[in-house]
Amino acid sequence: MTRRTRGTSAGLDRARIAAAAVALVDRDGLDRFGVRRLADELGVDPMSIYHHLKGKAALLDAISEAVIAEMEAGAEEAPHDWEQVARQTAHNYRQVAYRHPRVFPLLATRPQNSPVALAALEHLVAAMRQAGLPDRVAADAPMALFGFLNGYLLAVLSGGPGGPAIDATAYPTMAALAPLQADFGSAAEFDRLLDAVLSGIRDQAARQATH
Amino acid sequence: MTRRTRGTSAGLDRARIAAAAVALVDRDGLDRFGVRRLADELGVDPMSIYHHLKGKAALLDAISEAVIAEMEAGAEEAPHDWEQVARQTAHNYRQVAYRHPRVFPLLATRPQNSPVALAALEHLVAAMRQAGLPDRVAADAPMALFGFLNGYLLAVLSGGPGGPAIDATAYPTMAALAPLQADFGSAAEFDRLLDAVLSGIRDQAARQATH
DNA sequence: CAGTGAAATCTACGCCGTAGGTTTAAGAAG
DNA sequence: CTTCTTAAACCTACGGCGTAGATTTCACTG
Repeated sequence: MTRRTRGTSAGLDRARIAAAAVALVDRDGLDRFGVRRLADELGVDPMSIYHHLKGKAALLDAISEAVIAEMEAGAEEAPHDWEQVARQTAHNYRQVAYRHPRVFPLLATRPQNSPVALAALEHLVAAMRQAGLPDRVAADAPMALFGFLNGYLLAVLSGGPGGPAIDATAYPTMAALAPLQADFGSAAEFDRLLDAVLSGIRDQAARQATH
Repeated sequence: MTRRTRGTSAGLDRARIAAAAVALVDRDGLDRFGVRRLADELGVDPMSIYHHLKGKAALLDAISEAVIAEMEAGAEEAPHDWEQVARQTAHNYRQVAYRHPRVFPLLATRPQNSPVALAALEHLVAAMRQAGLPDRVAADAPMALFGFLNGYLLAVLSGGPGGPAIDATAYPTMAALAPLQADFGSAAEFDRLLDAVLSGIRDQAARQATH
């Protein structure tokens, strides 16, 4: 199990590397992730990776893309109600996030240009348009929805249950409401907040339809 | 301008270090930020910094805290309408984000436990409660609002105008709506999306009040 | 004027990303 | 069957990083 010989194939390719990278980040976290550790995991020289992905940034893109691609599996086909589409997409996204909590900051931080991501957006926006929502609203909705999803999931996944219990005398209202945050990160909380965002979008549609 | 002598004070303290760090990230970006570069900037040995902030993580916390603290300046006093409070807070937050676009990922990524951040939340939640909103809604609102703010601003600030114009044949609806995204990142867009989120919260309040 | 403690520097270690060069094996051309 | 080409992998080396630990110096305090 020492070293590989020089000219022999190690069976590396983008997909295999990305999969190993995702597993590594899942296990050790983003901070500890690096080209050398990944190479170790693959039983390969660090520089070999550079023949398939040039640079660490490309590696991070590949990780993000691979994780996003997992959404495809759970994608139901052709429900025409735009709210159903939005809810479905949101839940798929949340599930992926919970499956890879330590990868998620990458998703929220880096622009998503992969086909899978764009297809999801296209699907959502198409459903909204077909439902007769104003173009302005359909155009805005993805930013509103994924803005919320990214920010919320970031907070839930990175924050854990939260820091050191809030100071009741300095922040009385927050302290009083603390018990209500017992379900922090739960599916129920997610559904409530998602409902709020979606009804906000519905509202905009109603308001802009009258003019 | 060579080296300092060993025992003499360099006038370092948390605040001075944090200020220099913010300036450095503003200038060079998060990737290029590091203890050694910061020390150079301060005309000081790298290890000197460790007497005031132990470790790079603490340094990043200090940066985040210092930037958040800028919100205080713009905080208007005691408007009692919760929506005004929410809007005011959101706009202050946005302005800070635009003033320090390269720092912002830190704000969105790290838990905010600083007094300034907690005070802003307390202020908002108190206004909602005083307006008679259900506790459930008041407790949920910060997550909904700041989730959206973090995710949206992250996308706007990191993404720039966006990648390489979308493929019109693969994603026809997105392409059709592209012209409407001309104001990407504008104050107008921000106001529209913020309106949506706030009316979503209002909606939840109405729905839960009737029970 | 000795003693103490804090603030700063110095040294050194192990790790990182990656540029550039070298080796090998496999497939194409003759 | 030989030679050429090429791609995949490895090796070496460099500069930079975060930080543990030891050391120096100054400002106070008694």
